[in-house]
Amino acid sequence: MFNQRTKIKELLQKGQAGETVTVMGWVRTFRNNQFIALNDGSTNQNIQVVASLGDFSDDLLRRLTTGASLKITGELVVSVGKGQSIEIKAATIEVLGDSDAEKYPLQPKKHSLEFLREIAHLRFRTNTFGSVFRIRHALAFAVHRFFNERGFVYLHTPIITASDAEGAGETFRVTTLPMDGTAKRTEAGAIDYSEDFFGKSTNLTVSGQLEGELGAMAFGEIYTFGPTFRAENSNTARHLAEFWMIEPEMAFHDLEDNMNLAEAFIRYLIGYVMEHHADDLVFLDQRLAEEEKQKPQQERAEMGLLEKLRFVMDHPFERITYTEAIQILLDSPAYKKKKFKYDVAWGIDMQSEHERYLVEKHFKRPVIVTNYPAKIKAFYMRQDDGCEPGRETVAAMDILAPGIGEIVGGSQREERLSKLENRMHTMHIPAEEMSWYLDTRRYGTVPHAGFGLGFERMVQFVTGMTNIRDVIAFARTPRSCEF
RNA sequence: UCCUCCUUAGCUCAGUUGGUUAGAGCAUCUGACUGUUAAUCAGAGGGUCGUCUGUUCAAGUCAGACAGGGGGAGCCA
Repeated sequence: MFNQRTKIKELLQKGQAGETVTVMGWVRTFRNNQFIALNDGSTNQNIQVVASLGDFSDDLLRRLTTGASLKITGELVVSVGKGQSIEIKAATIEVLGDSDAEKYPLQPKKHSLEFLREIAHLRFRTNTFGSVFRIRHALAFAVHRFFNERGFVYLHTPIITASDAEGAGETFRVTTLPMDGTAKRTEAGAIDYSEDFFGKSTNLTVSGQLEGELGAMAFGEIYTFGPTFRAENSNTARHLAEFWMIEPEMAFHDLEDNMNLAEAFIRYLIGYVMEHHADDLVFLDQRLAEEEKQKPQQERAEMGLLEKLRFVMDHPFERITYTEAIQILLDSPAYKKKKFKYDVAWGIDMQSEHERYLVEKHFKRPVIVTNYPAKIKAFYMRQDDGCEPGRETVAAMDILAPGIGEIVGGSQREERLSKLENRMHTMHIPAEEMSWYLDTRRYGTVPHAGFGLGFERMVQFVTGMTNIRDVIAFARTPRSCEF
């Protein structure tokens, strides 16, 4: 009966001296041949188990090594020592699994995040990754709660798709055709995908948005939350080849409704974690503060983690148009002193140095930039009416967060069939393959909007982890697919 | 993909103008101690210096290629 165990988190919150309890977990340290710091993953806090001198054999005590798993039964008592209020006086100790201390890679000492990345299968057992992944879980749960409270339908859009129409990036091909060059060819010499599993060329999804729109045209409000794949050769601390994305899509919403929802959503997620995982946030706040101390003064973040999260909770995001953003950059001391590597002019796709300037230097808070030039945005974004010729814009919005960059990208969608078809034509999007998408505009089209939020970037923002590989359990990046 | 830095013990790092037997802290092991908090004290074991090629009487040290990693950029979420 393993289920008789009490979780350590519960024990530390509600445990009363005098109770007999059973705990199970992994040894973090074993001090002085008497004191076991036991952790079961329910919290970063360990329970101290006292193996009183003489109560246990030397053979058993020798097996209480870092990383070993134990089942312990004993009485909860008020601690004589200073570090904890209660502890367990062990009556029985059973070693469930030994751990050779000479080989076990996690030592009772500080490890670098780079080293822990190499042993990602064991890093959950550290305080940092314990906190990060409990918070990741809480954020995922809060995503569903937020949308469920608002009547959104969770739509599972496909992982394997045939369309690459969005042009969101390079795709991973899905095929069962032989890779040895014997696949049948068409007369033109191209690989004949009619012979493939699905009878056509298919790939892993880069976005569930288009399918999401189909759902919104019936349920009103839907959201997707699933894995997304990009075969981009991106080697940065902000990109993964496999990541999770949340994409709500709402009928009867315009750009402003969209922004309001996105902002409320982000605040809700942060609030949920602050309420339910305060202890993990405090730990990560201290961890980040330690890390910041190692950096030169100039590179240090202006706010600590908790300070930043509280600030975001208390202050509305800044909202500016793309045109205003460009003007701010042109007027900035940085521009006048030629500090930017890339030039600024209306029509450019803003570089990360420009976005960082707006967010981290000028406004010092999250910024929503709207109404981008049509030329640099996707075909499905709604064309703004009454634009000056040559300055056509679309109802797009990006939310830029300090330290992360773009955390949300969204838009009001083009619901007018002829305008959408014209745009697809000029952008060379094959309308005939997208007939199913255009049907939503043919039959009962409505103004609608939606956005995508990169889940890992949100986890980064809330945990303060600077490398995206440290907020997903097993990162997939170019030339790296371990575990 | 580009720029840049790095790769020496299980981990984090020193290693002088190229020169004999490559060091430290932590971890591990052994012993001591026994209310400890990443315990403490004493001792011990542990390294083909990322790989290959070259320069040289001599390479951890110099050069090149490759591999892996960090930071930045591009692309983006």
